Order: sequence, then C-alpha cells, then structure tokens
Amino acid sequence: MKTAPRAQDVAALAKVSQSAVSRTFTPGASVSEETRRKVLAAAKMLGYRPNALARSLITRRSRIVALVMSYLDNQFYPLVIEQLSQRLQKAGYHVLMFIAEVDEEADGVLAEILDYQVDGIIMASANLSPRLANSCADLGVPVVQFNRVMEQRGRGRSKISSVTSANESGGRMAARLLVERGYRRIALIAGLENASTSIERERGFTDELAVLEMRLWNREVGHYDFHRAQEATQRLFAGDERPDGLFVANDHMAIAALDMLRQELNLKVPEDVGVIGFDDVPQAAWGAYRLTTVRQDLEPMIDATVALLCQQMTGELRPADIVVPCALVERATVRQRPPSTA
Amino acid sequence: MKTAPRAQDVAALAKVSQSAVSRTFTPGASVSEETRRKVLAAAKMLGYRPNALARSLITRRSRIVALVMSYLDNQFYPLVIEQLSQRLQKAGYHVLMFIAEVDEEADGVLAEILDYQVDGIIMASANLSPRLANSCADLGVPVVQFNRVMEQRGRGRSKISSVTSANESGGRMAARLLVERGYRRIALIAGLENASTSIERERGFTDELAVLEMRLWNREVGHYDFHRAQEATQRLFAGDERPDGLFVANDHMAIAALDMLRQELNLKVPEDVGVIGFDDVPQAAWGAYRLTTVRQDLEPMIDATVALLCQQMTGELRPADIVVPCALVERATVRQRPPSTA
DNA sequence: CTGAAAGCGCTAACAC
DNA sequence: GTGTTAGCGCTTTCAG
Repeated sequence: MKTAPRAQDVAALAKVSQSAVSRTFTPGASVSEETRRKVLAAAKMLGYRPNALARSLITRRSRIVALVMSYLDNQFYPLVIEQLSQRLQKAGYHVLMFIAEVDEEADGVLAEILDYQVDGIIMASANLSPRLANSCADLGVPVVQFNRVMEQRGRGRSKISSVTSANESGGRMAARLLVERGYRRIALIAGLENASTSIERERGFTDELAVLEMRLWNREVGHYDFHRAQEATQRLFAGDERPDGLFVANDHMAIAALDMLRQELNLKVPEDVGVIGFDDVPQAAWGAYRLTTVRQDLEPMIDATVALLCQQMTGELRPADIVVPCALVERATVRQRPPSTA
Repeated sequence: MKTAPRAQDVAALAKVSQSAVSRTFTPGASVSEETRRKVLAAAKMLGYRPNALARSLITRRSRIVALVMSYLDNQFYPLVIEQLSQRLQKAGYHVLMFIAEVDEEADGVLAEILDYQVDGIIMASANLSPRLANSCADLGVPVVQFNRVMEQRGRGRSKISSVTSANESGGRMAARLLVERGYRRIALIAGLENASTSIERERGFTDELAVLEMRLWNREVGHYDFHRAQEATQRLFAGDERPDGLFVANDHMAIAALDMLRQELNLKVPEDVGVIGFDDVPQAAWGAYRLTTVRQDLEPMIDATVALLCQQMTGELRPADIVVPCALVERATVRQRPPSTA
C-alpha cells in the first residue's frame, strides 16, 4: 500500500519543475511540446493523476455538484438521478448524493453539503428553506430546484432557479379529459399538502372543473405514498355515492389506486371509474396497468436543469424559472367515449 | 457574494489562535471550556464551518465514499441507493455517485473517483476489472462489490470484498418449487451472460433440476432489460411445445414476461404457465402481478456492505466475501398444488 | 516557456 | 491547554 505519487515525484522523474507538471495537467496552460511529452511519460510510469482536492482548494472550484433527493420509491426519481448524473458527468462535474427524509426541510444536510465546497446544488423533490436559499446565494453557490418551486413564487426576483413542468396546465388537461368522457362524480387524490407539484396539479384540476361548471366530488391526500394512497382510495370509495372519475397526483399513487379499485373493490376501470395519473413513469405503460396519465417530459427538464446550473456556475446567467410543457398520454384507464346512456 | 469565513477570521474575532479554532472543531482535541465557548460564539456569528476539502487534504481522509451503479430501471437499485446513502450519511460519510453504462467495465469512471481521494468504493451492479481492483488495493482504498463477485471467485485471497445473496441457493429453491408444483417443461430467462448474479442463479437452477432428474426445456437471455425480456419470452413461447414453467433471473424481467404472457400470448398464469422471479422488488407485490419470487434480503445486505466498508476503511478488517440467504416468497404466479390430472 | 516562491484553509507536531 | 510552525498537493503569480 504505497501512497499515491505527487506532482513532485513526476517532476523529479521527468527532470522538470513541479510547475511544469501542473501546467501539463492544466488545460490551456503554456507548455512546450517537449516538456509535455516528458511529463506525460513520467506521469504514466508512476500512474500519476492530480489530486482533485488539492486542486479545488486553490482554484476554488470543486467540480462537485450536490444532488438532494427523496422519494426514491417513486420511479420518476431514479430516472432523474440517472439522467442528471450522466449529464453532469459529461459536463465534467461529479455528483455528491444526499437522501433527505421525505417531508423534512433539507437544512441539516445542506450545511454538510456546503462544507464540501460544492459548485452547485440541485434539489429534487426536496424543500429548501428561504433562509438557506439566501445563504447559498450569499456564498455564490447556485441552486436549482427540480420539480419543486419555492412558496412565494413570482414575488420579486427569486435567488434560486427552478425547473418544473406545467403542473397546473397538466391538471387542467386531466379535468377536461375526464369530463369530456362523461365522468361526473370526480374525485382527487392529492400528494403532499406542502409540495408545489401537488398543489399546482390540484389547482389546475379544480379550476378547470369550475370552468366546466363542475365541482370536485371528493378529495383525499395520499402523501405521495403507495400504501397511504390505497387507504385514500378506500376512503374515497367507502360511501354510497361512489366517485366515477379519479385524478391522482402522480402515477405511483395512481397505480396503488388501480390495484385497490380492481383487486379489493372489484370495480372496473375504465367502465366504473376512470383514472388519470401524472408523470408517465415506466410502470404506467406496463401491460397490467396501461395508465392514462399526464407526462412530465423528463429530457427537456434535465436539459434545462443542467444548462441552468452550468451557466450559473460559470456566472453567465442569473437565476430563472423554467417551465416545461406536459402532454396527455391516453392509454386504457379512461374510456374512449362517453357512455351512450349519458 | 461574500467569501466564506475562514478559521483565521474566527480566531481573530474570538481573540484566540487559529489552532484553537481548529481544535474546537476537531472531536477529541483538548480545548478548555472557556476557549471552546468563545470560539463557538465567534463561529456562529460569522457562520463559520470548516472547509472539508482543506481538512481532507491534510488528514488524508475525505470521508467520501464512491458509489458506482447502473440499471436504475430495475427498482432494486434505487432502494440500494436510498438505503446505502442513508446509512453512510449516518456513519459520517458522503456519497459520490457515478452511473456506469450498463455492461461496460467501470474503469474510466474509477480513475476520476480516485482523483477525489475517496475513502472507499462501493460497486453495485457494475464490474470491476482485476487490474483496477489491484490498483485500489495498492492505494489502500477498500472496495466492496454489492451484488456482484469477481470472476475468479475462491481462487486465493481476493483483494476486494463482496456482498451477495445466496444466488445459487435461490436458484435451487425456484427449481424445486416449480417441479414440486407439477410444472414439467421448464424454461429460463437469464440476465446478463457476464453478470455473476445471473450466472449463479442459473447454475443453481439447472443443477437442482438435474438433481430432480429433469432438464431445462429452453433458455433465452433477457439482458436484465424489460423490452429484451419480453422478446425473450416471445421466442421461448414461439414454438409448438410451449414451456409451462419459467424462472426469470430478476423481477424486473419477470414482470415483463408476465405482461407478455398474459396480454400478448393470452396465457393464464399460474394455470398455463408458472413464473418465478428474483429480488422481490416492491412491484412484485403489486396487485396486478403478485409475483412469486426469491427475495434478496436488502437490509442485511446493506448492513454487511456498510459494516465491511467502514471496518476496512478504519483498517480493522481484511477483505471478505459475505453471502446473505435468500427466501422464497410465494404469491400468485405459481399454482398452490400440482394439477390433479398429473 | 520555465522555475522559484507564495499560499489555498486547514491539522498536527512541537514547544511553552 | 495554547500558540507557533510546518506542511498536505496543488495552482498561480512573478522573474528570468
């Protein structure tokens, strides 16, 4: 267990100064072809690679980006991790992962993140307190929230960026489809009361219902959790006057609802009740579900997130809020046309 | 955008030396209650926290652990990420995440990892070349492979650790169950030809079949991929003499097979064909599938991984290979008793 | 283009 | 217990 070779060692072997070694490993530094060759040869011999920590200490750029997440049981987020890390890796950054407890404000973890001098932070499905948003801004560490926005949206220039899909508009689409297909007693399962995604989807949904001169039949909260969504479904369908249409704030819960509806309550979907989810996770397309849903377009969301963060890290851009359109994906949990008896 | 306060600044404000500041932030260093109080007060005023990079440079311990993964579409791995990061966080480590392309050897990414002076490496569902395994060992960076073992298993003292479940024994269980329940034309869908999980599960399965004086009816490779598993299923059931029992190397593919069997081929499970998966991912329990499967017991696997790594990082332990038992989970894709006509 | 020298922010001897 | 000092491995002036 020998210790790793240092620039000094390479310099000695190549018979050049240590700074020459540094320069060969610094893109865009001026070194003669001759020295570069010697250094590279010596480096290869020793298996030398620059110590990223020491480099960061002096350059004040760690090339590390923190990614804060929760809800990994919702398959949407693994996809986010996968794509984000790959894109960030390609851009020359490395990802420090933090799992935040669901529903807690991620403040504790954030202090630790900052200790590592990260160049930027991505918060996905995690809430950032305004206080910490400020201290990040003060330190010049850009933050982009993914799929979440801060409470006082729109009020004044926010200091942190966000990338979300058009949740409200997605909610509207769901409402329109359900009504158009002849469902009349329409209920909703919300996600988390304090999550902007859930709030916005619900608002869009109920607003559009109002436009169509209908009212929400009933409402329960599923906390973006599989089991709790099943309980919510049960409660929704416990009374005599059962709903016949259901909008669920995400696919993960919609699938839970579907299982409950079919296996436990012996209801037929889409005949007895129509169901719409949100996200379009891979499972929504699985043969046993074929869930009609509102798609969040992951790729442009990732693109925007990485672009936004990178530009802010290089100081090219100020914080911004980006909204990516949603699209309705019709599969088999909403009927194709209103029942002829209607 | 002010720059972060340094220990120097705190020292000045508290009217003590800079080393006093360092000591108050070093657990187990000797500082009088008096100084400690002054330093803490000053630190709070300025919002000081030690720079982890600078600290690591000198202590030669970064408290960073690298986690290399792929296959995030298999829900087993998001769970692994979630649990591992939480446990590592609790142990005072931070997680640098890398997504490796499926099927490539993760050598490229590993060099970058080592640049960051990580204290340890966990490779989950990713293959490490023996060459790099050696260079990690040389550098004194412990590696534990999660759910994968190196090719030349058993031969001499390996330099890196592994945590796996008893894949072979799991495969045997599957074979026994299928035969016991009267299935006779038994086929298999393998994962990846070069993945130890797939190889071992298959070996256990066919070996046990042999013990029971049966032979594998047919075999296809699904590459641990949803779509390719569906194609494999199609091929398996294309001929005249269809299999009536199917062991699939993981749940992710088993679900794909189930969809294909029921939706496309109009076969009844478990009547026409019995299906067994491997892993027991959350989706296997979903109402629409209720997949009979071999459970990998995640918690003890995580425990072992974290314990192993931590002990090796502190030098308490040499590399080891740990194998966690599997358990059969019966649900609804294998019939309860052999058909009476048999 | 190259080497010498300073120093990033911190910890760890070492004297006192 | 405390301050002083010497680096950790590297980048970056600054002369030459």
